[in-house]
Amino acid sequence: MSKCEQCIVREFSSLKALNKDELIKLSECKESYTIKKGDVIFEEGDTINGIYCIKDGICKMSKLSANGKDHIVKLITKGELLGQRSIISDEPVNLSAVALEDMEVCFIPKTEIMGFFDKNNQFSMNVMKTICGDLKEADDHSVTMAQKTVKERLAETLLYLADSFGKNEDESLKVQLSREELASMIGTATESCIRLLSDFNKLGLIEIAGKKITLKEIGKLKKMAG
Amino acid sequence: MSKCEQCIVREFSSLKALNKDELIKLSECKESYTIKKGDVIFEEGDTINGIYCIKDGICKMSKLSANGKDHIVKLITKGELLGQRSIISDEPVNLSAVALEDMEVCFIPKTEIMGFFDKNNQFSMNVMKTICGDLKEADDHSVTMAQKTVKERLAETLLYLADSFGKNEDESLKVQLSREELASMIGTATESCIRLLSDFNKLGLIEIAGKKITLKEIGKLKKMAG
DNA sequence: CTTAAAATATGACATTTGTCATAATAATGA
DNA sequence: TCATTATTATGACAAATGTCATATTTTAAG
Repeated sequence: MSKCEQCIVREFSSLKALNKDELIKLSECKESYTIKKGDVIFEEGDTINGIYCIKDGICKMSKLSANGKDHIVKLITKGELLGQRSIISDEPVNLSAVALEDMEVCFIPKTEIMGFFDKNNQFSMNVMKTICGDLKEADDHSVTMAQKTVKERLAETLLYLADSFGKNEDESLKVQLSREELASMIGTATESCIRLLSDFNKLGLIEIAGKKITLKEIGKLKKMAG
Repeated sequence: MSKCEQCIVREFSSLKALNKDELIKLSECKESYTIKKGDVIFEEGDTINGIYCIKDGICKMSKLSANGKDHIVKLITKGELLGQRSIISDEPVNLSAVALEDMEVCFIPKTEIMGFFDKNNQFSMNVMKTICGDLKEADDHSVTMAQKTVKERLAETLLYLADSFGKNEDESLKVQLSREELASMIGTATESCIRLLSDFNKLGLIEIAGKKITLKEIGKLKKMAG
């Protein structure tokens, strides 16, 4: 059983407010998991009994829309917590979480989290701030979806992927999404997404090599994203 | 100075967790305002030093998108609190609030709110739940914007207006939005919105009399909303 | 009441985006 | 390796949506 004290998640998440005793208790009750690429962590509508700490890897958070298509609402990566909203609202999760690459996660039971809320005000405050940040992002995201064209949304999304998840040694984007997944992030048909990527490529804004995408003209992409 | 104890906002908001002493203190430090239709409560980017309790009226929460158009993210009405996110995140507000009709609001200073967070766990928990609810709604909203057609979004929005803000004696929607405002809620051009309303009218789904809109076929509208 | 301004409505057309078909390429497993 | 399947790519066309022009109606101001 690994200790929570040096865990990367603690450093970057609301859990940084926990004191030594709380961390020891946490180490004892948490469970570590390895999740393979493509595995489902939980699905929209599931009742979860705790939260997941992402130690490593990236997963997509998606929601089935009325027309049967999956829409990727956001991506979550190491250092973040999963399932907080569901636990606090005492409701099933409203998004599905699926691993985009192999992941290391820990599961913390709900009872433990609720105990922290009761006894550690700073922890509560941290969680609140995190969720407020998520809310702001979500509102901004709505506006983007409602007002921008598909082309603008694609440019914006590529920049987001580079900013938030970084690049490989060869400068290509670290997160590798299928064209279908990328389309489902920007809310368009897969074919439209492919066509626009191809256009961007011809314009020299990006470089495509199979699933590898490299951003070549950040400035122009930013201008294009509006 | 009116008492907070019997106020409608207390009944429906996070403030219901406050005890008698806290309410008395609140009554003493809050300020009441009347806001006229069209008045700005605060604007995107403003720093606010407290939260607003909506005692009566409706306001729109909007955000300027990159193309210069205003996008209405949501509507807020009596019983709700305004500005919580900004206060908790300790950031400027990210949405503008403008009255759609005459309003009665109270302003509670930030220091007071922060005190409640420190001393009243139930209050913190209530606020957290509210924000979690907002977050879920915002995520759902993104999916709607990204995946649904303008027609579906219009139908959905009309139903939302009826559900959330009710009807007048003559069955018409209580919230009266201009076509431009309605368009900016569903994320489309004003002309497109007008055309679709006109189509819905011809199909007998709704009835239009100037700004008054009456939903005639709820079932069909629901089917249309997807 | 009259007039100017704003809001609503509609037509014509351009542009964007989606859909279906099909081809080319890459990934996978026997 | 080869065959099978999934993914990516592209063309052709249809449908949805935006834009601009202009008419009509409503609202507000004098």
